[in-house]
Amino acid sequence: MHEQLIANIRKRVSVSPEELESIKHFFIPKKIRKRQYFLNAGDVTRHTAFVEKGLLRSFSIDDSAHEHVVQFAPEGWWITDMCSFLSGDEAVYNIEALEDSELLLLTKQAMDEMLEQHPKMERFFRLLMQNSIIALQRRIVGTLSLSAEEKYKRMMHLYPDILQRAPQQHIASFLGITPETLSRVRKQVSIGKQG
Amino acid sequence: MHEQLIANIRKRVSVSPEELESIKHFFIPKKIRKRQYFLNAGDVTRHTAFVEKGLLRSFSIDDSAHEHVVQFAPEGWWITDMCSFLSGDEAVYNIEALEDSELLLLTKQAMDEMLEQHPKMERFFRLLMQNSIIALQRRIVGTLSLSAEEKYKRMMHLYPDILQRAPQQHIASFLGITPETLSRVRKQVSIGKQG
DNA sequence: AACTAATCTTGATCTACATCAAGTTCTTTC
DNA sequence: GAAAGAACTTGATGTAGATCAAGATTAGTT
Repeated sequence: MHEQLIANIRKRVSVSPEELESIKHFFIPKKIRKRQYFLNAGDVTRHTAFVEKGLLRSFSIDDSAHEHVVQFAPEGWWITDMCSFLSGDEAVYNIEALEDSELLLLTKQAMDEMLEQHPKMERFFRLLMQNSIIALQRRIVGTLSLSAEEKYKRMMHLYPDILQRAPQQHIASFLGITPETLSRVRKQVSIGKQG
Repeated sequence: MHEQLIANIRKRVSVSPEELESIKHFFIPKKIRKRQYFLNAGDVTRHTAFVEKGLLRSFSIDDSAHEHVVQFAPEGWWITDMCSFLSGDEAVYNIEALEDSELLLLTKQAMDEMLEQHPKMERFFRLLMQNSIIALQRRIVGTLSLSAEEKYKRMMHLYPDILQRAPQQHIASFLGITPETLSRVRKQVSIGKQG
């Protein structure tokens, strides 16, 4: 149940088997079925989730009732509404399971205790966040500078896996284009490949 | 010379005056004049910069030679090309001073030593990055969901200071619109106010 | 102070993508 | 396994904002 988590931690910091054993116990396993919501915008979440298995998405809904996918979280990724989790604010994002998923949940309190007992984990989370920032900055530039087709092609090589697993409407939303445009772009790209 | 830095650290973690004194010495003060580049895309940077005074911007240049402002950094903010700083990759962003500025530079090595000697700073940087992530996610959603006018108004209340200090072409680029559109939006908004 | 160059404004035109609409295919579910 | 409902495709039309172009301000330099 904790394989992905352990691999995820080991990738960034060196921890002894004993430490890992202790760290594991701060997490609460939870299964969530496809289409179930892990978080509804407006609620306050006490948890941050590590995805052991499955796929989730976080998204906001704007005034025109359009959805905007903020993040996809497949195995090995973390997902929450950070503002709500850290500050107890009302969440602005919804989080939905796109597949039957297995999560490892961390409450704010458990996280603080864990960081207290295992200072190495401060470093772990810092490194994790550094990578997020790099990816988010790139996404902003991509959103501002690429055409619909370029955005799609970029996703093809950055996240080929998610492209296979997530419904196209959500991929379109993640890329900042409509499902119709994505459909046309896909046709275009597939013709370009064979022709 | 370190007032902003000290305030910035104190805001997030509690540190003794002695610790602060030690921490200060990991930073190298540097002045940079308006229009000077702190970093050129393609170079590798050894430094991350804390802005004591002044204003900088980081930006990328796309294939059509358009600039895209990734970040503005006024007093109290940090700026670098993270990927280059952390991994020694070639920088993808340029960093330019928009005003005569005073920076406090941290090399990767100094940062690692500082984190070693002052584990509290791990926490400090983690908290700093959490805030960045929250802001970046919001910016992505804003970029995808708001009209040009809404983007401008949002900036008016999120960063009124930068709106005053940075040239409009760079603000337009930050918002993902052209300078012409920004000019029209500003006219529109100012008419709306009085009329 | 006058010259130069950058920045900002305004108008006319163009275009990538959104929107609307109607059909098709794939998924649930009972 | 048939019916209902999502999700995807395709075409026709609309539009926000880009691009192009030319003038008006503003700022920097000698």
